Amino acid sequence: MDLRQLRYFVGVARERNFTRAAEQLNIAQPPLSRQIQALEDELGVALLIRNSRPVRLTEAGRLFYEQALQVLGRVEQMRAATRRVGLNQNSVLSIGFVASTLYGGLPSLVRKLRHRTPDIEIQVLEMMSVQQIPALKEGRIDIGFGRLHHSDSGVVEIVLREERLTVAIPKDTPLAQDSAPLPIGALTGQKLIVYPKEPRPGYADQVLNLLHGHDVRPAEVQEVREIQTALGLVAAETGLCVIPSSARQMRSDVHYRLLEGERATSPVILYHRVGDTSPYIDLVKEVIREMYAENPPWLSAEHNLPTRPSFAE
Amino acid sequence: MDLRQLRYFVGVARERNFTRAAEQLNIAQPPLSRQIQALEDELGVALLIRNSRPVRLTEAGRLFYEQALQVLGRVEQMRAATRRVGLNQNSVLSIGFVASTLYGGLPSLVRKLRHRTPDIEIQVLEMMSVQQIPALKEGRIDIGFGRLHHSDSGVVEIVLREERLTVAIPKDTPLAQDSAPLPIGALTGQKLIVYPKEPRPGYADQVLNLLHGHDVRPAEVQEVREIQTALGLVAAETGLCVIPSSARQMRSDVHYRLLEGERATSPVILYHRVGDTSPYIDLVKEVIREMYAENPPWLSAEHNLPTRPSFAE
DNA sequence: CGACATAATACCCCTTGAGTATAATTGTAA
DNA sequence: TTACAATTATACTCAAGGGGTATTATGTCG
Repeated sequence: MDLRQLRYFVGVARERNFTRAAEQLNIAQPPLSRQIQALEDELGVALLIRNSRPVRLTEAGRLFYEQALQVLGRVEQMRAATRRVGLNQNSVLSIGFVASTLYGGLPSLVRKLRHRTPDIEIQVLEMMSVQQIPALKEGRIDIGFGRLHHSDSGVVEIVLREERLTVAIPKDTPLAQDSAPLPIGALTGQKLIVYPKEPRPGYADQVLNLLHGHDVRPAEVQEVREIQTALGLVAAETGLCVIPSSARQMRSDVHYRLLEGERATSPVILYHRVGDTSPYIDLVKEVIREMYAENPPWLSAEHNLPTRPSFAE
Repeated sequence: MDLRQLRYFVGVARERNFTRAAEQLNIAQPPLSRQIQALEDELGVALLIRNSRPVRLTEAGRLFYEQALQVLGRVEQMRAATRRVGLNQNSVLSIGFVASTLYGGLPSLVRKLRHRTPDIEIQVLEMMSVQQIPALKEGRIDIGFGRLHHSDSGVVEIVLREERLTVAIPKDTPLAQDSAPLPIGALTGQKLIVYPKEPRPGYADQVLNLLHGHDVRPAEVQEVREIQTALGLVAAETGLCVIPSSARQMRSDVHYRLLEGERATSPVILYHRVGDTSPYIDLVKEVIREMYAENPPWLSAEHNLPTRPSFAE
């Protein structure tokens, strides 16, 4: 498959007519027909219904059309962004983040950064905490927002906040009768669902370690790939799940209770390379400091321990 | 630009070595060098620093590398999804939505649909309300979630809920002293920011019409492209902005007050083609009915009029 | 500085995309 | 139903360009 084939197919799908599409694409009609055939051959799927005038799209073709439009748009953006960066010699700030920070301050941070530094290109990449460390060292990202402590001497970590943990409980079960914080001990003998299954060690192990440290043994532990699935299983009464408090808003058909206990928190951590002299690292810290001073909703005392980033004193 | 060039570049960027990359790509080293040169020529930007061993990426190259990875991944997904749909003869449910529904029930709806119908492919496309009507008629989408009433006889509309409107007010201004609902009349003589600038008519006109209907004349109206910008300007004390209540959570550094008044609401509307016999239309309604019965947080009485979708009685 | 690793260049081949002419198919109107 | 207009597929040819081999140029490290 080839971008040319995508462009050709989009032309035909839009015009619903090979001849006119060929004119717009500045080629003759036969090569256009052949390219579309080649595309269909490669996919092993018919995209167009030709024994009909005007030509119609199959279900697969309809799907392929919308996606092709998106891919072509993406390629255009990529070309433009690369030109901008290359020609103006301005630089790129690449930020890795774990999904859960999307429910906290990340979107707002990125918006503020873009606003404050129109001269640099900001790129955000979703990746798990453990993947962020090698990504930083290889230069694939410059800043990371994750949830795991690490021990790599090449990467600095700064704990931004300690978010309290919450237990998701199926409605209409005994534990869901109360809304008060739940002692960790109450999880003994319960079925537990943890995520993510990969990569390990990850947030799942943080939770399991916390329980182990309190001598709590769940009856059964089921691992799933992502939080959505985990909460789905909770709703289906398959078990309980421990989540960062900010993830409460993801589902409303389960019951939530804060987890009560010494270290029943999950940190949000900023990573960057040691000795990274880029002024943007400081800018990021500066903006974070401002944001924390505004006391945003995701920093509510109810769902966070009263700590502040070390640089925000 | 060509997918092959992207694959080649990704190979080189990953290996940081032309020779090894060429081996992995199953071609000889010289053609690889040439393709990368062609790519750089077309972009007019150097992606690699060659007078260094191992080869390093330029800033532009670093950006291009991450984006190329994403594009290639996207293409792979597209190929797989198209094959699935084409070979299994199963169909595609294509859903258009306005951005604001992302803060309501849309993510949950899509998740539930995917779960309930693993046999169909669900595609979601962000598009403005007015674009959804032609998209429905052309078959580009099957279901739309928008905020505007329309008068096209080929498209059915079902009002799902009437969301109350909220005024975003700069902090530390007189109107921000109180948190009680604000009468529409209070907007007289205020500077107003509306969005989106395009396409018209749109949500901006809904707001302006509402004010006009109450004989309220703002001092000045500034149009911006999207809500993020609008709220940014509010925070910068440029004026006030009327938003659907669910959008409150987007920014915490402005003050919010509900708008009080007869028709101070914005509907969330489900569109579909008249006479669409697909069973999935009914399934969507069924799932929506269930979701509304669960009383999710975005349906709180505070931010919605006490209406229910006509099919959910 | 010299040996080695590695990228660029020169040159050739042949795959493959594009053009022209024409056949086949579909839709429509008499 | 048939004939015609519109439109897509096929056959054949040409040539651009992607890829291979041999060789040169450049950078790295002992």
